Amino acid sequence: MSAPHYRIGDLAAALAVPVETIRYYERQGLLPPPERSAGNYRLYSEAERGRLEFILHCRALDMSHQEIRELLRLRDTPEQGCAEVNAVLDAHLGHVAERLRLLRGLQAQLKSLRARCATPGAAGLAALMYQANPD
Amino acid sequence: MSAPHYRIGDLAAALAVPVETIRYYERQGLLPPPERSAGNYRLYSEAERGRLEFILHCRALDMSHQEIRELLRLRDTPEQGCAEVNAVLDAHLGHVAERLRLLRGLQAQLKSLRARCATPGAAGLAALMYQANPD
DNA sequence: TGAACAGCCTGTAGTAACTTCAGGCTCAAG
DNA sequence: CTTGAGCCTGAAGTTACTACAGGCTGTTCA
Repeated sequence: MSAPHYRIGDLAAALAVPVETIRYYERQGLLPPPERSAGNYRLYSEAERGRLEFILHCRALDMSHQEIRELLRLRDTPEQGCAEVNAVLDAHLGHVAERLRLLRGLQAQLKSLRARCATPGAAGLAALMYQANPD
Repeated sequence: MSAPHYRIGDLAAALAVPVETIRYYERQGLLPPPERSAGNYRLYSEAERGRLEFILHCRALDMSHQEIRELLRLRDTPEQGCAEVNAVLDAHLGHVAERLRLLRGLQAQLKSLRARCATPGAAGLAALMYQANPD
């Protein structure tokens, strides 16, 4: 029961990610260099598939490669408990919350500009031009 | 009452933006090439200051350079009414709303992972590794 | 068997919106 | 007159990819 060997296109299709992205992750050191076939094709097994799936989950959570690298390091040393993982997650939650806060503010500003410009006159751009920046 | 002439550092300080960003906007065509002093220093007047302020307001609203270019074009042709401006703003509001939606989803996922990992055992990473991607 | 064609390979450049750096000129103050 | 801040240009770095260009590999169908 040795692992089956996917080619890069199979893996890409299985996880719905572009082939180029897999090669890119390898160049970035997120994925290790895989085995090669006689014809120099990359060959992947379940271990790599699992690792890529992990990376993709992290990316779906909008984590940076740096954050993912930290989590991968912890994943590679199973004796680690939850504390460090939670530290990374907490930091990331902070980023997301901050970004949400900013975006909500921007949305409110845009809507107010939009409303101002909805009047038949042409005063909209003037409002956009001269409105004070409320940062 | 001819316009006073700022140097790039004065303008940067006045609007709290890095000097390099001003030069970058010029290279990108968002700002026109300004006058130059005998010693080849950039010299700005009120018109450029106003234009830069406008650009910065747009950036504070998280607009792309392309969107700003459209608004600048409309700003340069004052006979234009609100309709086109509103089209740009509406499109931008759409982008912001979509981004907000995604981020809220991510936040919820992160919080659930965080909660799972808060138990004393070391099951947190496993949860992160194997959780289905709910896209 | 052999030609076509999908799929894979490497390496390079492009994307957005800047930031940083290297190496050199200008100008005001002491 | 020398020091130093501020300015100049042009190039490279950042993040996370995406998109070529040019050339192998491997399968399939006539």
